[in-house]
Amino acid sequence: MVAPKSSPPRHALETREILLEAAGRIFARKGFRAATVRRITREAGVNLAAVNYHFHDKRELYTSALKHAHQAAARTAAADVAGTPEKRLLLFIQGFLGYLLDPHRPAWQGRLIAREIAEPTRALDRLVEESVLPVKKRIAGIVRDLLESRASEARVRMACCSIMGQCLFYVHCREMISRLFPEHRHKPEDIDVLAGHIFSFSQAGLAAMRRQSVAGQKKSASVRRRNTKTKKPHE
Amino acid sequence: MVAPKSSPPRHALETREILLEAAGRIFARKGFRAATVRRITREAGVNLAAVNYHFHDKRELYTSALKHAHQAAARTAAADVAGTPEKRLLLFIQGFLGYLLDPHRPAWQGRLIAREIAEPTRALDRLVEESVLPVKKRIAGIVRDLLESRASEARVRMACCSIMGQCLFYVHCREMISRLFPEHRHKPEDIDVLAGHIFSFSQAGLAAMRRQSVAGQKKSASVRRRNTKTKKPHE
DNA sequence: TATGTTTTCAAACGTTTGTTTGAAACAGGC
DNA sequence: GCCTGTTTCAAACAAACGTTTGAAAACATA
Repeated sequence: MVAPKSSPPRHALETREILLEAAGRIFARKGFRAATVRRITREAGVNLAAVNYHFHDKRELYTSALKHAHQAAARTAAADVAGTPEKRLLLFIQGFLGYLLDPHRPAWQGRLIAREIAEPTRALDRLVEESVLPVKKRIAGIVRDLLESRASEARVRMACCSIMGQCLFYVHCREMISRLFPEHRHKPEDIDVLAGHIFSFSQAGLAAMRRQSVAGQKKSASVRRRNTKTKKPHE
Repeated sequence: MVAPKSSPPRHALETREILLEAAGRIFARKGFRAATVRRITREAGVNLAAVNYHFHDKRELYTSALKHAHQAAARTAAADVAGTPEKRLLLFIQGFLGYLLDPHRPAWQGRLIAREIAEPTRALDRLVEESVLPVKKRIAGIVRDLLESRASEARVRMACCSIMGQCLFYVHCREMISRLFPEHRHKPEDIDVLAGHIFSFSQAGLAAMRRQSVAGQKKSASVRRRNTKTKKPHE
């Protein structure tokens, strides 16, 4: 019942981290509800009561594992803010996809986060605020640069969703993909091919939006007045 | 224990369908594990044991609700195979997005299917075979037409994933989207705007792939011989 | 009305769940 | 050695779960 107070000995730290690792792995595979603390502790090789000693309860074990995962993931995802917008877009997609799919890293980290996004618990708010919001700001900045600031916030939003949606599809729908396309595999070299595809696909999509935006401005300057609405800075 | 044999009276049919409706709603909201039969029967206004009378157990209630949902959804999704590929792509995206998001239909149907895709149970195989595979064949045909048969199967697959990924993003990540973009709403008219965006974005992406394919063929005709591999009919 | 079948119902069943408990094992300072 | 605080452990707890049961109710066909 008593929480660890001062500097805990080495053993305590070990079981705590072993528990976090196993918990993340199993929560990612089964979800919060279907994962049992008995299964987690058995797989971690620690006693059942360790969950309630090191964390208060199952819920806090989950939120800790989630935090652990997205901190570890954030550490690897470097944010390159230099270079042309095209280069930054490619780097973003490569990093985002790798962070979600790269089997070199513990695969459960990206899956755990993706699962929390698809099936939110109370922990989603903190996850969004600490981890997703910076990513969104980064991709929104790149998109804004590529659209040359001509587009409304709504169009920037839709473009961001198109890019992130293409990446997250491979995580959320992985089981369906393996049934629809049995030949599809998630090898590291395939991730690069995938990132290259999503990059050029999105680059072309953004270029089309830019052209549309220019054409729309020309048209609306004389005829419509609704476009002034789409230009609101924070719509 | 005895299953209903001959034509069941009116009341029986009613409770069965009421149960299916409530089950679909709650399974879609909570997932298979977190949804309890007590909650479902309470919300349906029927007795607890009705689940085991009309369906054998919770699992079959789930698979029945899933089947019920994607049959109802498939009925509304008409397959237009006429017109130009561009027209068919727009119709596909509008239909797919509406089928997933349109709040005029019971919203839980699309969500239940999306959830099963993201977090599969044993029922996924039948769902894929009966419901997703036809959709995949349809979009793959459209993509093939738009790429003018120049691209390998791997490129067709990636293009399909890009299009479906953009659509499914709004279902799987709806909770995150509402936190990232508080101004985003799912009104019926917004779905049309969204479909229009995904259409032109994808159209441009496909056009770029077509150009790449042409450029790649020119280059590879003299240098590489690996492209003959990517042309296999069923790779 | 009488009879056989189908459907509902309250109650209980056996598991599994997350959580708690109190004692044992371990560590470091004296 | 002893003492103090920390960590582990086997065992048990209460609550919630899916499922079963046997009788009552509703219904259909005579």
